[in-house]
Amino acid sequence: MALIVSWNVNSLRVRANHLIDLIRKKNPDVIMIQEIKCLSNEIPDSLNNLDYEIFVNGEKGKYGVMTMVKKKQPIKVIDINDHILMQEARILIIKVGAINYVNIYMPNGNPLENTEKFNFKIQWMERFNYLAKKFINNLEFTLIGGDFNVIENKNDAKNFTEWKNDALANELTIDRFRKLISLGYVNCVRLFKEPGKNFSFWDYQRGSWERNDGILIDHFLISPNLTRKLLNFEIDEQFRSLSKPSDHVPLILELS
DNA sequence: ATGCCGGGCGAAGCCCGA
Repeated sequence: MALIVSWNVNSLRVRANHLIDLIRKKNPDVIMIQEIKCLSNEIPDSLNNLDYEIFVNGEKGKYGVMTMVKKKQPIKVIDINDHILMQEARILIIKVGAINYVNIYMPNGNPLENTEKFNFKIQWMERFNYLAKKFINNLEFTLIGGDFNVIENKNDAKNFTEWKNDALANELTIDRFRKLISLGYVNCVRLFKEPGKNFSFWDYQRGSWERNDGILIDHFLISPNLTRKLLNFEIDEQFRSLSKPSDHVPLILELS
């Protein structure tokens, strides 16, 4: 059995202790972290001293993804030859055994009036779909985890109408996400959670957490050939009630 | 409420997030 975590921590250095708590509690095999906001040489020592190989696509101060893999497993870093996908530190693909672990932090794209930012988001999603299609075509075992920055439907927000004019719920954003799904990927939350009941992000402002005014924007997608291995999917909401929490909470996936 | 928090950078105020 394998346990996989995905989590946008909103600064790895600030959230290192929370991440270590999660590791001790769950003992995951693979951990995909987004928004680390630092470079590889700035990873806290407390994380380097654990029994994990650490891979980083980092940037000074913003974005950044990190994947931790339990040691003593065959590991390969997959090259991404795409200047749009690699323009900012938002993607990292590690092959562990036969499975591609695709760690992504999709662009936010706001504000919509800033066409450059929103166009970059859409372009990024299109380039990613091209890559994701290749994995499907090659019949590769693929698990995509991360912050997709899309509110796919009205059940993915407590108050969907409040997001109508946001890049996350824009029709182009939703369309590109659905194109990704239509390649054949299974969105794990849809198999395990009742629509409208679970979120993965609550804003720091306006008491969003206390009012449960959340959105579901973090996901685990798996290729069709992995679905028979799918055992469980959880969203660990309790991490949002800790002191100095991330605004996202961890997703936890179990494969046989 | 068109960033009210929170974080990074760098040392004040701007960028970024969703």
